[in-house]
Amino acid sequence: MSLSLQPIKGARDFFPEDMRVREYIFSVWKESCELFGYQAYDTPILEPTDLYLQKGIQEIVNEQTYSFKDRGDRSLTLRTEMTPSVSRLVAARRQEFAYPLRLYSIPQCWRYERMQRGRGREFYQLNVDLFGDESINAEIEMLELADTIMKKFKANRKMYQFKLNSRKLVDTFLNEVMGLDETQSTTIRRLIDHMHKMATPAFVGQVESVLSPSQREDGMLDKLLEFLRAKTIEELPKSLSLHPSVIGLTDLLNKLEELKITNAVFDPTLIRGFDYYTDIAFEVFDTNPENNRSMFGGGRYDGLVGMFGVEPVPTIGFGMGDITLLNFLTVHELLPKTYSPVEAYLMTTDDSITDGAMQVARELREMGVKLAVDTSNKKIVKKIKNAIKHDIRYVIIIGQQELDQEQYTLKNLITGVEEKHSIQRIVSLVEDHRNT
RNA sequence: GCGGGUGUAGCUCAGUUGGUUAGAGCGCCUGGUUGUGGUUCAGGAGGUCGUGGGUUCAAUUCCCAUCACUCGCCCCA
Repeated sequence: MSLSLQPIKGARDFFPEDMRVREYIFSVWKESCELFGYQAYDTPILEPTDLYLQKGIQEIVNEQTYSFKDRGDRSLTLRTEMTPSVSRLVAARRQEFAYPLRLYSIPQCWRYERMQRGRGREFYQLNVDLFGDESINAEIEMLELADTIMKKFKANRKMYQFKLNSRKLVDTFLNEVMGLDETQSTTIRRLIDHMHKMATPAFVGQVESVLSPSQREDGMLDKLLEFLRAKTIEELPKSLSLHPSVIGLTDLLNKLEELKITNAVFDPTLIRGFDYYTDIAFEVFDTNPENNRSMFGGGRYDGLVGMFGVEPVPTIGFGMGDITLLNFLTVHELLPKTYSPVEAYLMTTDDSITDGAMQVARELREMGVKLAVDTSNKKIVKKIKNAIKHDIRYVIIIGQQELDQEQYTLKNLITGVEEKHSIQRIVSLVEDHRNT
């Protein structure tokens, strides 16, 4: 039996051309984060399984993680997300760090789950977190950064939309207005999270089955439906209008308006799966009908750092996966044509001049030109074709004539222009095309 | 965990209402005379038709099983 040519299910091999796309995405992420003052960090890809069993994180460890015992019989899990790890990082230096603390990372994460569009078992996810700022400025910074990233990917506002909600608002409504107990509100929250995937009668039926007879008689179902139908803050029940979460949301939406982030809306049905969110949660949706789905999101989770036994730190953050982003960029045709990081392909006309050509190659490299050489005895045609296959922009052809004159043939494979130049001149021409 | 789809050359797929040497396009290799591309022309290599079993004189084509891939549901950043 021969070995499989495919990587394990749900994981990807990155060929050079895939790697270039990945590098492009990573570089936009990195640039954007650093532009906002965020610093990179990393943590091990393997974590003690306990980290994901903490309450508040509530990962379904058995079904959605790659967990196993190591040789020391310790239960380990491939990280499924970065939030618990970064929380530990901060807790470890809770006292020493200077706040607000801005951190980002691009970890590879693993989740053992069924395959479907936009979701694999292995993925990279930009994680951005801001620690130690409990003001609304933190929310604004998050959204502005997320928006900047989308802009850098050349997306326009028609292509995506921010949806905002407050976990605190939802909980206040469920507990205080509707009078639900803990169990009821957890179940209802789950239902709300899925209401867009089920028919209204089904949703209504399930909600009713959770409500007690007296709650049903008091018309709580209708109150809930009315709450969920609110398209703006103003449509929320009057009794809530002075609640801090509503004031916060209003503030936030107004600021976004001022910043010309016009594609942000309030959505009381936005929940997000993780239970650790404590207030504002947001999600970014692709507006394209073919790919109309949540692309990424985040929110405020003020409690996680505190789980490591230190004083809690107010935190807000978001995560952005590479697979959904790639879908987005593909559907909207935003992916740029990429070229090899190799800048030039140097070739000889026959092997008698290999030594001389290699000397030229060394000089070019010393001056910083990223150079691949081909001194094989293949025909020139073949060598040029190979350069094209590698998506390399320049070809440098060296024969006896070139060596004698110390003028080397430089051909731009994109424009077709071919001229003879000195080494010095070749270097500067190549440099002109860097970062374009 | 549930349901649908697909598995034929490197890739995308056609095809055989069961019957001798299984097809196309693209890609790949060679050549069109001696230092040049993405055009064109002529040749060529490459497939146990996912795997195992059954029915049959005969199966890649029918039946069963199995595996793999894929999409959706469940779940979820």
